[in-house]
Amino acid sequence: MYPFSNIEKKWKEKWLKTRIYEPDLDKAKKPFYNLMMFPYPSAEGLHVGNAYAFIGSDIYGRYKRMRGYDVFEPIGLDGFGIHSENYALKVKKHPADQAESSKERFYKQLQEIGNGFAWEERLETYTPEYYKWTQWIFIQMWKAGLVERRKASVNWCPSCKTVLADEQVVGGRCERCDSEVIKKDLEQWFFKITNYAEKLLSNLEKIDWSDNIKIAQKNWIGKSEGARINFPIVDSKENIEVFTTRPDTIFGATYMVLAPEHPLIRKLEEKISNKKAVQDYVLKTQSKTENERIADTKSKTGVELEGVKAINPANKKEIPIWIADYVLSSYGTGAIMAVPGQDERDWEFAEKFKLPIVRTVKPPKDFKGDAYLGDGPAINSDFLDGLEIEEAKKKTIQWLSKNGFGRTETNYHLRDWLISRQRYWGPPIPMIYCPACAKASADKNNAGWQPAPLKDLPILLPKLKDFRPKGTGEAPLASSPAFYKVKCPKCKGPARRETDVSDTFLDSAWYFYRYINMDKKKEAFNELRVKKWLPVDMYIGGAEHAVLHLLYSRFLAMAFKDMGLIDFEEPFTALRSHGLIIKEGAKMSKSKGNVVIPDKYIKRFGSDVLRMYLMFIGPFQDGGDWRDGGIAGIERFLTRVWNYFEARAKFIKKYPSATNVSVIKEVAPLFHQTIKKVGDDIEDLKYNTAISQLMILFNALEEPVSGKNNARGTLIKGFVGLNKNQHGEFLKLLTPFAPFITEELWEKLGNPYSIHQQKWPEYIEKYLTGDEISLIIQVNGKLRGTIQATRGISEKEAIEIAKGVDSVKVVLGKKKIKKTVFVPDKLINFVIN
RNA sequence: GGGCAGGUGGUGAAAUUGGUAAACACGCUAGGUUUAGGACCUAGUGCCUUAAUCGGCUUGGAGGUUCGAGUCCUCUCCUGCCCACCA
Repeated sequence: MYPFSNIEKKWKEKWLKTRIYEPDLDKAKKPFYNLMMFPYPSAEGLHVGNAYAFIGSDIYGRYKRMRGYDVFEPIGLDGFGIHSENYALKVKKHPADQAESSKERFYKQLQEIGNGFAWEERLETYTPEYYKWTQWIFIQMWKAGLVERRKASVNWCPSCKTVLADEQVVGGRCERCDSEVIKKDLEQWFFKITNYAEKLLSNLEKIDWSDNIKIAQKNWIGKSEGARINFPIVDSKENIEVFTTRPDTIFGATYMVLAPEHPLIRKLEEKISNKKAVQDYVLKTQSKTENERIADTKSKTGVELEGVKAINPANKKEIPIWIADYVLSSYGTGAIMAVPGQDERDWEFAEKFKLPIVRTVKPPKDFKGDAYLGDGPAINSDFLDGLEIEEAKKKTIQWLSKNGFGRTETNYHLRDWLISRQRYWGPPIPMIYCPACAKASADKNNAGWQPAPLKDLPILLPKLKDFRPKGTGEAPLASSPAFYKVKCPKCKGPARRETDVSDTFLDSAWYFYRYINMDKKKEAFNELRVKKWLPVDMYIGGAEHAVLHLLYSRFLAMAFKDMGLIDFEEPFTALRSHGLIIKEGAKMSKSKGNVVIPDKYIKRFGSDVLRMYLMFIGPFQDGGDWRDGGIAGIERFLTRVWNYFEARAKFIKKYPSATNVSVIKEVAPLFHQTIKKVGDDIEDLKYNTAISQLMILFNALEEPVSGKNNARGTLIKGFVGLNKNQHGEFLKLLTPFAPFITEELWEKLGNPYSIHQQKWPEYIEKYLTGDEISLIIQVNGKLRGTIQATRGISEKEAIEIAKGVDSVKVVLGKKKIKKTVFVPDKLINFVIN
């Protein structure tokens, strides 16, 4: 064990004092924005999962700094939002007070892990200086026409007592508290992210992101191309509009289905003869949670709207209209043409309710299933008969548009971002509602609403005593007249301030613009700074944000670009997701009580050991399994490094003239290979193999002088292998991983402060390979021996030597060699019988 | 049901364009050493067989391509994560 505790304390202080991690934001020559997803400050503090992500990101940043970049690596807290508020509720503290103590704890822990943070630019999203600009952004979005207030069927979490965005409902449950989410019809604020659906999708091809994240976004955006088709209703002016990706199957549409929430149901009320049954069904589905609906997937339910019929425009047949909850009001038009022959769900429904089934695609002879989804020629389809699906689609759409029944349409799974929350701990939405102006307005949506005047920002969040969610659909701020009673900015009449707050994900969708502008009090972000530093060069974070934070940030950037605020569309040039740290095979969770807190490990082993252990577990992008036992290996390694270099430093002091030991042959290639491999591996975030390579090099050079050791922990090591410079180079290669111990040893060797500002070692191509190679000898592809040879040995020579090797001779015997495969400097393979 | 990762020793894991499978560590075994510790040093450690060598087998399973397959192809089984009645 080496005296890590003194060392780490000493350098932490010196780094802060000498500001080596604070680039000049205005004058930096080679800016490199190295960003990591900032944490939600929960009260338990940082756990190893957070530490893992931050350390992995920091290693990359430290490497880039040594590569000559002005690396900016900021940190902050995403402290607004339901997560922090729920915790405050649990411990019965005011969120503002809780935020203060969480902040203290988090920053303290974050200082411990040895990252090169630019502390001077840290930010917390809940400070008025920050959310002033979050509100400002809301208003800019409003002005750009990207904000809408409208009534919709939305996700409601009964436990958090607020609405949630689609992205925050995970498996029908609230992302924060895991309660089952229900649907409610409420008037809410939306950001129109769907305006950018196509760009969000197509830009994915332009950015250097982890594939898993790109694919997740692609699936979430969920583009599907098809047609919108009108089905007229008999004796009515109304139509049923449907969206389908299979217009070619229209001749098989034997009935229609509306979602229970579909507005047509009310419009057709007069004609419906079984009104009571219909009403009952609608009520029943509304009381179901999302999960109950999903659980019922296998048993379809529904009611026919008796007394009304639709007309299939293709064959003019009258077909029944049903309502069923397997059709979702939120996708497409909330209505479908049911084609049981080609859709499994429709098949099931048709079977259950004895509805006619017509196949319109001919299944193969051996097909045994129900609905047939595969390819094949059209049948029972009049003018489409015989056509393959793609052709039939085209022709159908042509026919539909010619006759005024439909057109092509593209649909997206992506919904608008529901941004309002009926909670307390967030930035008040800076909008004002004036009833008088509403009356005068002709708009359907947004009537009477206007933004708060910019000079009033920030709209301060008052420190309410009772901040609990009310559950009435109103936010806690609605019980504070002092807050909501305002004058209309337009007509000066009595008006009401919005009392909902905005979603936490709005706070985090733009924080990286603010880090580089913390000194700018009069603007959210400064044009020149943004030009210099953005987009972010490398962003590292968890994959769980694939469709949340990362999608919202991209959306905001696109909106900013269109507003002329910035000149790029994609905020993160490169993005990598890191893996998850699990504990002995299981996911860490509070309920299992297996959450690993880094503090005690730092105390016992130092943060260099913790850093390296975490990175050594496995590939950074895969995560790994935390086992206490594994730390020992790293602890031993760093202790040996310490002993070796300390002895080395003493030796230099004693024999100053003996410092230029020449490079020993065997180590030279290994040394240069290590420089190459460590650099390449860091670029690829394969920290585990970079570390193992450093161990290999160190093991090779840590040879005792006399060949004998004195049997004690502190061996007098020989200094073979590396010359004076190369000793320092080894420390440089190690320093991104273990910044403290290397800084100390660097100093001990008599080098100038700081190792973190040194140039990364360069390898020399010609030294990468040694002269000696080992040539593999195979017989029929099986290893039968190896020989040492000089690089570049000829085939002829190699064959000769190989044939002479005993173990090869035995196998070859007197058999005839049919063929010889020779791979230069690698292997020779004799093929016999 | 769909998508994405994966499946290699007792454990975490390595393995360029197909070319010595198991690097680097942990653990274990034996020996050494000591100021008896949460230590250190040396040697060994995939499996079977053997006193040891020799030999044989081995990357979830079954086939295939190839001089040669963990790596490529086909089928199949299993695990994890994400999405999910998306028309």
